[in-house]
Amino acid sequence: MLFNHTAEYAFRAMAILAGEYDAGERVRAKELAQLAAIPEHYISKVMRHLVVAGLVEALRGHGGGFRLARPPSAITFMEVLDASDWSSEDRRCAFGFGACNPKNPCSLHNTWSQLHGCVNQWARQTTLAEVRSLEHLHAELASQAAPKD
Amino acid sequence: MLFNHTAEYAFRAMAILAGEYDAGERVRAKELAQLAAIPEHYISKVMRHLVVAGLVEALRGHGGGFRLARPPSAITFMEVLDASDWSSEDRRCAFGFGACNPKNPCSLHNTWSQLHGCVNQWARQTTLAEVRSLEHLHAELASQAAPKD
DNA sequence: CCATCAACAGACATCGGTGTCCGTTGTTTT
DNA sequence: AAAACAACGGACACCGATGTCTGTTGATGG
Repeated sequence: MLFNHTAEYAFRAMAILAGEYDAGERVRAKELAQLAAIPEHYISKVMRHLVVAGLVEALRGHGGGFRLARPPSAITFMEVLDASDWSSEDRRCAFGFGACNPKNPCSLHNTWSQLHGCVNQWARQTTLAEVRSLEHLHAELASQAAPKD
Repeated sequence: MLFNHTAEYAFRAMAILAGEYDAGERVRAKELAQLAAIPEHYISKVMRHLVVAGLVEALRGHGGGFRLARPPSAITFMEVLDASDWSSEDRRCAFGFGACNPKNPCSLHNTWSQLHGCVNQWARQTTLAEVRSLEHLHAELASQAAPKD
């Protein structure tokens, strides 16, 4: 529910790439699949969407791999969703009885709008900069044994 | 995305039943299927879940049909989700890299929590009382155009 | 008691998302 | 130029959610 597997994979892959962005390193598909827990033979399709959408740069051949096309702070979760899956179909009033639009709302339209607005706002405002790489997280936990929260 | 078909059907069916609640009328499956735009032969399964969960009362035989087991204001959307689909699987950190829990959060955990909290709050606070039946809506629109009664 | 109604229950078919496989294309190294 | 590398691209298999069909059970009316 909420997101399908493909979108989830995309988020995880982007999170890894965001962690590597400062180092400027490219990450190969096989490596990325392991780090992000994505089926090794499926990641190809996931990444393709992200590359076509212009969120990720791909380079073939020796030394090739994937890299964010922009700084993490310039990539919103909405863009990742758009790239991977969220078709316009998914944005319609999920409760719509047949034809449902703001001018002729169905009986669930208002309720739906509240939820949809909430999710939309989250997706638009959250960027990959919010993500902390596993490396950073582990390093932090290791260096300071006291949690903050 | 967000919700699957079964959950959507459940919401629509409950919306119809909520509109009929005051009248005390039972609605037959075939009728309900047409009103809520649910495949006629599939509605049986959808309703079964809602009946088992105790949200809907079913009566067989002549004059039978479905009816809300409680007033619309006493049924939250979360209950409908629980009844139809939302397994505990769906509540885990959707971005989780393998084992992910509050004590050992993944790099996407915080971000996920924000969205999850938002959706949870919506589902818990919204009840079927928020729903306006098509009848009421149509009646209102009609009365605005040509008031009578 | 019988006929009718309508929910119940499960077997089966279908479809789309997911996952696998393999050959192709483009890049780098030797 | 050849070989190694790694993303690209499509064909195909798989599986669970969805949808269909048919018979059964329980309730009501005559």
